[in-house]
Amino acid sequence: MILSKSCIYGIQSAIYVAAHDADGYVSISQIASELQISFHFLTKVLQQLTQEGIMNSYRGPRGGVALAKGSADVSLYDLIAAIDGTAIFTECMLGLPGCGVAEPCPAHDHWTKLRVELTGIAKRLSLKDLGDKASELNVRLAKEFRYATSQTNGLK
Amino acid sequence: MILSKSCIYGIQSAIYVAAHDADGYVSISQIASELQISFHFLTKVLQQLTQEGIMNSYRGPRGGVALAKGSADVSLYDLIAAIDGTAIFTECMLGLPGCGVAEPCPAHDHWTKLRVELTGIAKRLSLKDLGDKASELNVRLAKEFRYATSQTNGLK
DNA sequence: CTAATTTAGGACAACGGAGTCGTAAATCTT
DNA sequence: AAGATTTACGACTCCGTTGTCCTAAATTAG
Repeated sequence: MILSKSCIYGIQSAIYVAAHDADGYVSISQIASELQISFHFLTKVLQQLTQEGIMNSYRGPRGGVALAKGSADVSLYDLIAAIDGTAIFTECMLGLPGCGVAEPCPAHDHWTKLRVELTGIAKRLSLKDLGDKASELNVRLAKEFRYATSQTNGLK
Repeated sequence: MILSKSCIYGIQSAIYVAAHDADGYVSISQIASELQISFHFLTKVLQQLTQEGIMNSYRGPRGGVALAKGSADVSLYDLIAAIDGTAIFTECMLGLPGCGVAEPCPAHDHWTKLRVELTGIAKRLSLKDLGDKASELNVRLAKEFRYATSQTNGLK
């Protein structure tokens, strides 16, 4: 898996919040139920995003989380870096520790090129861009899939 | 981590075997000690490669593993597919289950493009290509690194 | 002030990947 | 045939990620 589940949850939540925090904070329980994510687990993921300054949180009634900046100023890179770290943007594919410009590993050149592309894409893609493309349909599809699999799993 | 440790071990071993199996089988213990990998663990990784038809194995004195085909006929893709599976070549980055051409996820287009590139590179890169670039230096660097970290870890 | 709401955060279980160890099976050497 | 060598493979431990549950702290509403 390229991104951890925590990271995927964080990204999905950020997209959701960007679309729903116009009039205040969005409660984590709402995000969790809408995106079918464990509430307590999501709490910790979003804590990371608030600690990294990407979101603000507020306790108490009508509390929740909200973006700390405008959705155009948060990149996919920021989200990934905040939760999974920057390893996927910097690490050698084959995990060879000495791999670098001076002593490239066998796949170094190819992988480096892809990593640079990936980094560029992640830095250019803002939450706004993601949100523009993220329709409610995706959420619905995700729900249906999870429902379908939980059904089949339940039958085993 | 893009590739699992098992996968990295498998790739490194395959490169090593390609360079050393000219006159028969290469023992797993030799590979393990040369590449600083746990012998018993490597045994299981290479078992996967033999079960997938990438390597042949032979028990008994002078036994070991050898490539089943010429090094030019084994691609990086084959090795990754045999150990980690093809998920990284096919899966949606954000893990959205419904993501596809019909209902692309927000990062779909960008990630698909990268995945296609990655797949092409992995399929074109043969073990021979990797071996040509993989100098003994890389092995040495890896060893030195592991030695250095085991030292520092030991001091904690 | 009290009760309700909501995030913060600790404790712990479940799970899978990584790594260790012991034994079985195959094969060669003598 | 006996013993040594080497892969095959099952059982187990270790550890990080995922997920659950409970309590504390902040804040609002009445």
